[in-house]
Amino acid sequence: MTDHPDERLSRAFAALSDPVRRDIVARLTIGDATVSDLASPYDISLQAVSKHVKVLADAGLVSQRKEAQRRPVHLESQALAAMTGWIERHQQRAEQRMSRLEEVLADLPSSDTTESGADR
Amino acid sequence: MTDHPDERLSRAFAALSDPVRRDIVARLTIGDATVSDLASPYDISLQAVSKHVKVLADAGLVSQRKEAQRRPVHLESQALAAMTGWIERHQQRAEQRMSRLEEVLADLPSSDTTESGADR
DNA sequence: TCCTTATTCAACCTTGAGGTTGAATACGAC
DNA sequence: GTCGTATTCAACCTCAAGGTTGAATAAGGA
Repeated sequence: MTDHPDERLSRAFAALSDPVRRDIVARLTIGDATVSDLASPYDISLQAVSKHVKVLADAGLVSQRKEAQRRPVHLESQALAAMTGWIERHQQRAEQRMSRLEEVLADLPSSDTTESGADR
Repeated sequence: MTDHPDERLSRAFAALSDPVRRDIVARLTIGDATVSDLASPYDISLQAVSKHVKVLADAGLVSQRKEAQRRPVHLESQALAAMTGWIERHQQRAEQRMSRLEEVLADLPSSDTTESGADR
């Protein structure tokens, strides 16, 4: 499924943008669960939940092994790590920049402190 | 805009599920930028980029101040923190559980190690 | 005042996401 | 083999997402 790294990230974020899927992920932190297990709390059809699981699987966030007719779903926590990786890299960059900026501003002879398209 | 915390998270994840918007976020870690600045690298229309910025803003990931006719966009890095917060909480939970499980398995008289809907 | 620049609003098109229902499939139990 | 259980496949519906173009708005500059 075209595991272009960028697309994988896109799918991972998209996967967690749905509250039901976030809920499923939360549920899976307690332990593996079958599709029917996962479906029971919701008012939606089993097929809908099956689709949700597929979305999570395509994003690499969960895996499914087969066990008789059941397909227990397992949370792949290292995929979550990849997401925090991306976010934290950028967050850090932004914050480093801000602190550098504050340093500079502190040394300034207090004129007008408007900063915008100043760079570029 | 109904700042229900769950919806906010949903919007934040949805926002970062688009590669163009992730790109914009990356660009903003370097410094604030106007909509036209942000649009220049892309082949899509200015209006499309304006929409992307709006999506990011509705998710709380960026803010826009007004400055003459310009609307410089600023990255709100603490919103990124909220996302990592959610992910890391669940990641941690899953990993703690796994390590507890390994402990238990280590103490076991090595029978079949199939684990599934065992809980519940 | 009139023009130019920067951005947004509005209407529209196309595609994909999330839901439904009704088969099809896969496997264990009898 | 046949039945029941667990899950997926397929076709379909509806609505929102991301894109387009063409006006409208806002504010500085001549």
